[in-house]
Amino acid sequence: MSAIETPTGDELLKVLTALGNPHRLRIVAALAQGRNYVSRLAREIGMSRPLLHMHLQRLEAAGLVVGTLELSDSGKAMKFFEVSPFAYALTPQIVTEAARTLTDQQPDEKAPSERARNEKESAQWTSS
Amino acid sequence: MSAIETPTGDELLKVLTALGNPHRLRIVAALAQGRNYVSRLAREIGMSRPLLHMHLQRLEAAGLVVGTLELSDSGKAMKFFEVSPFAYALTPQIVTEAARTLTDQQPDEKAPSERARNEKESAQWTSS
DNA sequence: GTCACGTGTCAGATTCTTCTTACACCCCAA
DNA sequence: TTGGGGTGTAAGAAGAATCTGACACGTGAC
Repeated sequence: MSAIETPTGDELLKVLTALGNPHRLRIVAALAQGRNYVSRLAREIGMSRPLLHMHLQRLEAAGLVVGTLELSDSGKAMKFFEVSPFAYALTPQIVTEAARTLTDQQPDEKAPSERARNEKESAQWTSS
Repeated sequence: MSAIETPTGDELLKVLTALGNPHRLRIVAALAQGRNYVSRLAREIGMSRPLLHMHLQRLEAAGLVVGTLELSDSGKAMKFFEVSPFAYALTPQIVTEAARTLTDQQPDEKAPSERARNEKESAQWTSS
């Protein structure tokens, strides 16, 4: 078995810092229950909208959630977010692998090839 | 299969913040190659000893490394560190599970029952 | 004694993250 | 035109994390 490619050091680091925050864990958890738009989600989890906006940015930059700006039937622009089906494993080996490709400077943009990979990975991760 | 219990929210959060740092990723990677004592490790990865000390504290608090103070044959007290065989999975489901048990306040000490669990988990994680 | 090498810790500077507040824009309905 | 609800973002305060430099202690070898 095992078809999960080991992530890039920078990629893994971004995921870890993105998930290493109680608010963002809750946000991911909330979005895992179903897509939602920013203002509503902010009300539901009791957080100021600009703050939630910032956290969502971080999560999206790490490839953990995806946002799409949609026009509601009543003409309002609403930004919906949903979790992308990510799957990462954390073991000493994988950390060792990843640390090899760590570029001490922080990358600005994320390669847009990431989502496709996540889709494939998530299949075998239907954990109990 | 699957015997990996879902971690506590606080536990997972501690692991994520501990690993969410380039230096600490490298430290874990270095220790995965073999145990080492603080001063030597500091020289090898080019980091000031007090700083390394701090990072090791964080990693140990998260249960990712274990340190033991040993007396060398020449009488010097040396603190050896090694990685504990941790194994965590990161998926939306697991995050959702964990977020349920998040106690917004940060816990001070870690339950000492953690190591035993890690030992058992790591068996099935011989990845790639 | 002095030096080399190990341990630990503290104070303070610096930098990063987080959070609030306030602003600007858009569209529809009353 | 005013109000409600959506969007985004920027400035600055507050707090947390990071890092350096200096100190203190212990032991064995010269």
